[in-house]
Amino acid sequence: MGTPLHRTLADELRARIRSGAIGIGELLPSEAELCREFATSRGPVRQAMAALRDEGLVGGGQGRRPVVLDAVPAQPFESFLSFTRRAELTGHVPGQRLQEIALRHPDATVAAALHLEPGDFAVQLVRLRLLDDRPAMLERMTYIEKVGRPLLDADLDAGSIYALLTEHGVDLHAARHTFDAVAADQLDAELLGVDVGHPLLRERRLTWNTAGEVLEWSEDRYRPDVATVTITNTRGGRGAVTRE
Amino acid sequence: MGTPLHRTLADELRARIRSGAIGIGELLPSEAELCREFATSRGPVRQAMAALRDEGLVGGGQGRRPVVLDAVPAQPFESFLSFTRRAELTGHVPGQRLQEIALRHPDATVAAALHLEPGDFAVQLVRLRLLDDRPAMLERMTYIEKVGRPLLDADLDAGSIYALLTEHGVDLHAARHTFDAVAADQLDAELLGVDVGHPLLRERRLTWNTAGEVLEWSEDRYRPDVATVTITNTRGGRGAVTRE
DNA sequence: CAGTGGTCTAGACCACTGT
DNA sequence: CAGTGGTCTAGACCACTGT
Repeated sequence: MGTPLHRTLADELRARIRSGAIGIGELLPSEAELCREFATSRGPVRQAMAALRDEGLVGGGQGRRPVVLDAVPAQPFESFLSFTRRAELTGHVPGQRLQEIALRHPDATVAAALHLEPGDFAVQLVRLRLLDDRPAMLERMTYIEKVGRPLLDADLDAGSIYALLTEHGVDLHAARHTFDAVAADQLDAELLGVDVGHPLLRERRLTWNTAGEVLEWSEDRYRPDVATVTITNTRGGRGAVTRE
Repeated sequence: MGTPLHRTLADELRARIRSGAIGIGELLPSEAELCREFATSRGPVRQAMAALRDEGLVGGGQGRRPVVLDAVPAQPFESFLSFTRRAELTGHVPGQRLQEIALRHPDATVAAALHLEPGDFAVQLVRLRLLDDRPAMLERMTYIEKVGRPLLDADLDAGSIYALLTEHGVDLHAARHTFDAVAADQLDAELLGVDVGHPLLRERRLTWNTAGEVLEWSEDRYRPDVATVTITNTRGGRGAVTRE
């Protein structure tokens, strides 16, 4: 069927907003006008408008014409998942040093988190992440085999795994992040350049696709004087996340 | 018109998921079945299901029956701000022991965060928060005077400050949360029941109103074996936060 | 008041999933 | 194959907004 009409409509309206053809504070066409302009019924028009409202581009409400609030859509999901992207957004230079990548049977805890059967393989890797050449975070990641396979051949010192997986068509749809604090272990201390026992911010993450299939389990440990996690949330909108 | 049908439907399905009537991993009724059960057309059913998918409660896709992914309800903003609300949502009993409340001139760092003029007063309080009667978090909060005044007369051992302020008509619109790890200081150690130097999860929070006026600065320290912070975000939806 | 978005009905065809 | 969700049409009534 090709591209759905509601997506075409949303793309067209986003383009008008981004190009400034409709400026911030100006009114968008009403739903009825859009129906006439694109010779369609209200369904696709409302679906497109809902997407723009969700992105925070458009405001308004019952009885009121929709107003352009902003020209740049938030990309909260991408920036939440990708260390590389967050660093770039905050003006820092990201870096990484792969410590290890392996295809193996993960231990019982990880296997349970990923809903693996006994005997299933997974791809596990340990990478040190840098900000402006300073050790900032140590990541221990596990991917289910079919997702992680391409990583075995990739140059993981080159860039973002999130970007790499997205290019491979992997559907990363949602993630649950749990934050707490831990004492640095021997490996943490060595690679992050702190004493054993030093407090570290720990983020454990479970990522799954649209169908609810778990794809990734990750444990990241941040050196708190170099990197923190910041979340901005509003009553109406979605959260946006950066790390500095 | 009262409550819209699609909202009633979403609430009903959320209740079935939360109560465990439909467990995690189990299938929800198909859209057609829901139409028959509630004697409605597909519009409201699809709208309700879209809300649940957006909240990350439900997965599935074209051709597949919808699956329950999670039982945690999504009240992102409220649950992000209120320890009390988060505890209730996760089935724990929240508690608190006020240590101190004062009207004073805050130190320079806090004054700067709140955009106070020299000589301005603020209301500061220190409270120990409990989960199921165990020390879980120590909060150090500072409110601008006009917001904090009502707290001086309130029973702060009774419940949620967030709820109390909301009842007073305070417009808590957005917040920025920064997470890192710190070593427990003398007061942390004493009240949370850990050794000095023990790793604690620290959350610093700045809250402002719709007009952009800063209302609150807070620093919370979590005992990591009792309480963690969990954030669930989806590509389409807003984040939802719980603490356990 | 006319115009607007919010909600809902009752259909239809399609691509995708699992058996 | 039957069942499923994704998409779309063409109507309708309502509450709300601004003039």
